[in-house]
Amino acid sequence: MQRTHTCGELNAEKAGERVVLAGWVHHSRHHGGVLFVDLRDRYGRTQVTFRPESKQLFDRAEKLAHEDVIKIEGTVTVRPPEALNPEMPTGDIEVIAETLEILSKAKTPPFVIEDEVNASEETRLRYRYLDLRRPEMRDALLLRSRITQIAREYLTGLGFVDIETATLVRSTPEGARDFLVPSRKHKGKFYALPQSPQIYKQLLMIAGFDRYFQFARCYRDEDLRADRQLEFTQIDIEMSFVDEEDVLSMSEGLIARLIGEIEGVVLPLPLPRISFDDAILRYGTDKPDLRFGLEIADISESATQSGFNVFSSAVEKGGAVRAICAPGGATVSRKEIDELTAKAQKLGAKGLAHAKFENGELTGGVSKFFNENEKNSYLEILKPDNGSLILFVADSADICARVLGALRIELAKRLELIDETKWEAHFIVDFPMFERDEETGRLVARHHPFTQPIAEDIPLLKTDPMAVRARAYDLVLNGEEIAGGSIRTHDPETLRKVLAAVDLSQKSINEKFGFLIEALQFGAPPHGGIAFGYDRMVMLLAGRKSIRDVIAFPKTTAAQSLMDGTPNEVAEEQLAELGIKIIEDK
RNA sequence: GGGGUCGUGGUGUAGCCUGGUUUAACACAUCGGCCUGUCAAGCCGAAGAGCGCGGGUUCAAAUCCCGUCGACCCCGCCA
Repeated sequence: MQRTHTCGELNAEKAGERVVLAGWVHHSRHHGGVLFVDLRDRYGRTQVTFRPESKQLFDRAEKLAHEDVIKIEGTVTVRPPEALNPEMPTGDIEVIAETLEILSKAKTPPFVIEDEVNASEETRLRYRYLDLRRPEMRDALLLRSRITQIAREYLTGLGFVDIETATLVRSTPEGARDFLVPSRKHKGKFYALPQSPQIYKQLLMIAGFDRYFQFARCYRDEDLRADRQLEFTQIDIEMSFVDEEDVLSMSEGLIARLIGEIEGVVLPLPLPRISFDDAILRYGTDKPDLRFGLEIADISESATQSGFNVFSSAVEKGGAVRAICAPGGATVSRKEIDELTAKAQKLGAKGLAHAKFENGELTGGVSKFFNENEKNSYLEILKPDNGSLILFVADSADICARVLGALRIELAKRLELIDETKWEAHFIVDFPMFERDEETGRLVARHHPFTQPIAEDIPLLKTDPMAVRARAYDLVLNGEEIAGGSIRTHDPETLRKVLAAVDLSQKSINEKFGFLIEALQFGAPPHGGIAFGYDRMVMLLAGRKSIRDVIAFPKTTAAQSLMDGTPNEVAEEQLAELGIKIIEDK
């Protein structure tokens, strides 16, 4: 080894030892007669001191610049009492340098390697390898590695087998856009990168592996967000001879273990379960953040006789009137209410009604339209505290949910109702099996078509598919969906029925999923599983706002890598070999 | 596909709304000098951008308008 110690491990106990350290020049402080260099590596920082006794050594040390990579040999020395630095783990000592070797000169970096971000994300992404030197970024990746290790230990401890599945797979029409990989040997044909190893893990159950997991890289060619990248990692898990209880208890055990070990917080188990319908009604979303209240209340019934036309007519048309009541919100200004209204309208509401509850009565906003009866009834349902702001949406049930769900989060942020130190996890269960694709009007599987419908709903597949519930579940942590899964259909006939319900002909079923249906006929155990959105989970545990911060080399929201210029054009010969011709945009 | 915020020395920002005394300011980094106990060292000094790119309006554009490119946030999309 070129070094005897890292830059994070020396302390007063090592005083007097001769050591060799190597690392990056973090800072240097020149005092004329004495020169301090903070040497940095991924373990920490150590102060290296150059003294003027050796003129030649000192002269060379003077020329060191930020981020030069050097190796020094020297003696660990306890610092003079007035020079101790209690802020640093190595602050009791310094290494008095005797030799200096410059292993690599560094150009002046485009930004200073400090925790305080003083560069735009654009610049940081352009020089990602420099950004990753920053302790904050380094720690995020170290944490990610630790979480991987804990999850692996947990799962292998429960008898799960780690199996890698193919990443050049068959393209299927369902779901997200596929990334395609052209085949050289079969011109005109393509592999797809997996959106998830879903079918493969089911085949592994049929193969008898019983308990499988994999840290699986998944690829979806869709638009990016703070919590979405083109490629991301799932902890993919599947189990045989299980029902919901087995999968959910394994899952909550994993998340509780992680939060326990990483955050030192005990997550009480079992986790609460909320039905999909209930979540939509009370929180306007299927991934509610329950670190705060602000529950949505349905006041449709009392609004039928409303003196406010907008309310009564919404209910008449088959819609709903719902409200949230924000304690302390009466201080919200006119301008802020206008902003909330704009947000509501962007999400599809025609408007946003409000009122305040002060000194025992509803005042302001639309309250003047309400008759006594409805006022009393609203107060009974909403039970507002003095000084509350009440926001009403009267529209279709869907829009009420979507708008109030968004406003609920917005209000919680504005009124600072979210306790950032809290960890709140729960399951959402009883999902509907299908939903309507709004563009095509087609029925599509909400989770995926391999999900088993609840047994008693199977007869409805033909008659009323929208009423069919699925044996699916999501795990929500602090308002982020971090895992989702289901009990799968292991009976080929039921799978055919589900596929038929999503408008697939027998011919295309055979063509696209024939191999799976065939496999199910060779003795398929009942099975189910779940997949954790690993990047999101790490993001939450690292306290970050974007998964880019926990991925070493992420893409921008325009799906590019600023560092290496991905994606890039390729040579004509490469295309020719693959039988591909580029059609230029007009 | 749509909406929004932003783009000014190497880096981060101010200036832009209300065009012209701005020779484009400040901080960090860089370079030079002083300094033997600092740790975001300090002090003195210097160099460094013509304002993402293209077009337009105007006597005059970093400032106003249009287009375009890029970063970020959101809606759609993400079984």
